Amino acid sequence: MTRAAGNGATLEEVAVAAGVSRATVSRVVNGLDRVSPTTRQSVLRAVDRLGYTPNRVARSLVTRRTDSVALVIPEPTTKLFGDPFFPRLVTGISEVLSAANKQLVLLAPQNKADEERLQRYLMTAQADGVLLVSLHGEDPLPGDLARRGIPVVVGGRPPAEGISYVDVDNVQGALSAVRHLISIGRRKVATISGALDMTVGADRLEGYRRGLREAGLELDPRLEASGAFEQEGGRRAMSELLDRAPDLDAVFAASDLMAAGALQSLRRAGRRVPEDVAVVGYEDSSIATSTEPPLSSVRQPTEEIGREMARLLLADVASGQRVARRVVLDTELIVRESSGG
Amino acid sequence: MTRAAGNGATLEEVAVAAGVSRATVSRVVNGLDRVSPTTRQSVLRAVDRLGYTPNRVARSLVTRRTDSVALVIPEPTTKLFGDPFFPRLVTGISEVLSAANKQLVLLAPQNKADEERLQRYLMTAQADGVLLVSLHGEDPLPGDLARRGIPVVVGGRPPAEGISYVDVDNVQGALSAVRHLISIGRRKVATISGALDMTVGADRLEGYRRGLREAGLELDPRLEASGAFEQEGGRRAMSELLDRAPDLDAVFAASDLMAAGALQSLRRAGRRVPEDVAVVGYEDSSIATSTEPPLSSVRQPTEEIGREMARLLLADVASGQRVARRVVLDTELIVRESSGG
DNA sequence: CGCGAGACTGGGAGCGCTCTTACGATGCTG
DNA sequence: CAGCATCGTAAGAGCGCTCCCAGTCTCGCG
Repeated sequence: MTRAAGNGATLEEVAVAAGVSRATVSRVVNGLDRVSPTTRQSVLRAVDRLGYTPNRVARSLVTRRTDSVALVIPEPTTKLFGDPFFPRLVTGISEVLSAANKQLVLLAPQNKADEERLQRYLMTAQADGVLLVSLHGEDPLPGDLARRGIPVVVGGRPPAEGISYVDVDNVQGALSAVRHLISIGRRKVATISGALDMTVGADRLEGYRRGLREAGLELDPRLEASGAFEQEGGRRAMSELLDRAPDLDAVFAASDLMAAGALQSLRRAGRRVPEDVAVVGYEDSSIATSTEPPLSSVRQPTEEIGREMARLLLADVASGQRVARRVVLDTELIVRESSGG
Repeated sequence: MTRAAGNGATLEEVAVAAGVSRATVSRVVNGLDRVSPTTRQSVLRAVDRLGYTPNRVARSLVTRRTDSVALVIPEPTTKLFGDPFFPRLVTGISEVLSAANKQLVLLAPQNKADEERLQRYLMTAQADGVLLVSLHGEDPLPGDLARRGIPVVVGGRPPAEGISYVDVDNVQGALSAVRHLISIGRRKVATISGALDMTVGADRLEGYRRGLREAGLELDPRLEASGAFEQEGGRRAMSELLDRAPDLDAVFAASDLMAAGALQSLRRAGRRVPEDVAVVGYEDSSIATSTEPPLSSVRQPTEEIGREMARLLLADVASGQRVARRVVLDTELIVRESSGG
C-alpha cells in the first residue's frame, strides 16, 4: 500500500511548518478562538501550502463523533427506488441533516450477509446515530443499537418498546378512508393491505377492519388481500379480490402504488372506477394525481416524517440522552375522482 | 456525553479478562492463526462475556482501511429515486461489493453545501474508494480524489483524463437506433436528448447526428430538443418538436423515461405510434415493456456497468495502484412495436 | 515598578487498535 | 543430547488527532 494512501500532511507537519505546536494548529483548524491573528495566519498559510486535510478517522477516535448519520432501509433496490415514499422521506431527512452539517449516509442491506455487515458497521461508531425505516417483522436491530447506547430513531412504529419513533396515525388514516367509502354508499368494501410484517401494514388493515365494524358490516376474509406495498402486488391482489368477491363495490389500498396496480386490474376486468368500484389509496404521492382516474388518497406528511426523524435523532446525539420519544403525525383524506369526488 | 457512547469493552479489557495480551486478542478477533486452540477458546469466551465489538475507527486509523466504499450520485432525490437506471446500477454494484465484504454507502449531495461536506468526507479516508455516477459538467471531484490517491471509478465517461471509468458505447448505441429508424423508411428523424452537460447526453446526441449524416440527411436544429433525462422533460420536448416540425415521422429519445413522456405527448397530439411516428428509447429498462405500445430501445447492460465499476474499484483498492483503466460495454438494439416491430 | 489576570501557546497523555520485534518454550534433526 | 527451527505469546511503538494542564507573555492597575 502506498504511503498513507497519498493523503498529504499531518497536523504535526503543519505545526512544524508553521513553527507552532500541534495544539495550536488544531485550534486554528477547528476554528476555536484563543489564537492570535498572526499565528492563525501563519498556520493557515502552512495548511494551504501543504494541502492539509484533517484525518477524520483520527479525530473520531478521540472525539467519538463522526458527524455522519446513517439511514437504513432494508429493502431490495427495486423497491427502494420504485416506491415514491422514499424520495420524499429522504428529502425531509436530508434537509434537516444538511442544515446541521451532518453527512447523510444511506445503507440498503440486500440480504442476510449484508445485514450482518451492516450491524457491525453501525455497532462500532461509524455513525453518530441511525435512522431506520421500513422495518420488517421483529427486526432486532433498533433494540440492539439502542442497547449499545447508539441513538436510534425509527420511521413507523417499531415492534419493540423503548425506542424513539415518528409515525403517522395509520389506523385513523385507514379508518377515514373506509368511512368515506361507506359514506358514499358502498357496502362491499375490500382492502389491499401492505406487508403485514410491518406495523404500517398491520395498522392500516386494523383501521380498515375497525371501519367496517363501526358501520355494522361484517368482516369477510374474501375481501382482504395483500399486495406487499408493490404495484404488481396491487394488481395481483385486485384480481384475486375480483375472483373471490365479484360483487365488491369499493376497495381501500394501503398505498397509492398498490392502488395504481388495482386500477389496472379493474380496467382489465371491465369495471368502471368509480361507478362500479370506488378506490382509495394511501400516501397521496405523486402517483395519486397521475393515474386515470386520479386517486382519492390518505395524505400523510412524508417529508415531515423525515424532518421529524432527523430532528429527534439530532437532539439525542447532541444531548447524549436516550429518552424514547414518539411523534405521531396526522393524516388527511383527499377525495378525487376514483371515489366519486 | 455518556462514557464511550455506551460502547462496551476494549481490546485491553478483553485481554485482561482472558489473561492474555492485547496482541493475542487481536489475532483471535481477526481470525489469524498462530494462536493455540486453548487460548483462542478463552479469548472467545471473554469476548462473549464482555460483549466486545472492535472499534473500527481505531482499527481504521492504523490499517488505513475502512472496508467501505462510497457511491456518489449527485442528483435530487426525486430523480435519484425516479430513474430506473439507478436501482439496476446499485444492484450490480452491491452484488460485487457484498461478495467482497465491503460496506456500500450511498451519498447523494443535494446542493452546494452538501457537495462541500461530501468532499471533506471523502477526502479523509472515510471510504476505501469512491464510485461516481451521473456527473454533470466539469465536476472536479473525481480529479481531486484521484490526486489525493483515493481510488475512484466513474460510471460514464468522465470529462477529465486519467480516471478509471466504465461506460457503454453511447455514440454507437444512438447510431444503431437512428440507422434502424432510417432502415424502416423514416426520413424526418427527431431526437430528444438528455442533459447535455453529461457525457452520456452529449454522446447519444453525437450518435444521432452521425446517423443522420451517414444517411445523407441534413441536421436540423428544429429536430433536436432536450428532455434532461426526465419523463416530464420528454413530454415537453416532444410537444416542442411537434410544434416546430409537425411532419416528423420518427423520434429517438436518449432514455426510456423520456421516450415514455414522448409517447404521452404523441397520444395527446393524436399521432399514432408507430404508424405516424416511430419511437426508440434508450436503456431498455422495465419501462420499455410497460408502455403502450412497448418501446424499441437500445439495451445497455446496466447491472453489468455496476458490477464492472465495483470490480475495477476493488482491484485498485487491493493493489494500491492507481492505473486509469477504461471499460466500454456494448449495446444492443431491441426492436418492439413502437418502431414497427 | 510589581503583581495578578487574562490571553496564548506548548507538552503530554491517551483514544483503541495493529503490527513488528523479541523472547521463552517446544519439537525436531543428526 | 546438543543445536536449531518453529510456534505461541508479550511488549512496545505508533496511527493522527484532541484536550487537559501548565507555562509564558502581555497588559493594566495600584
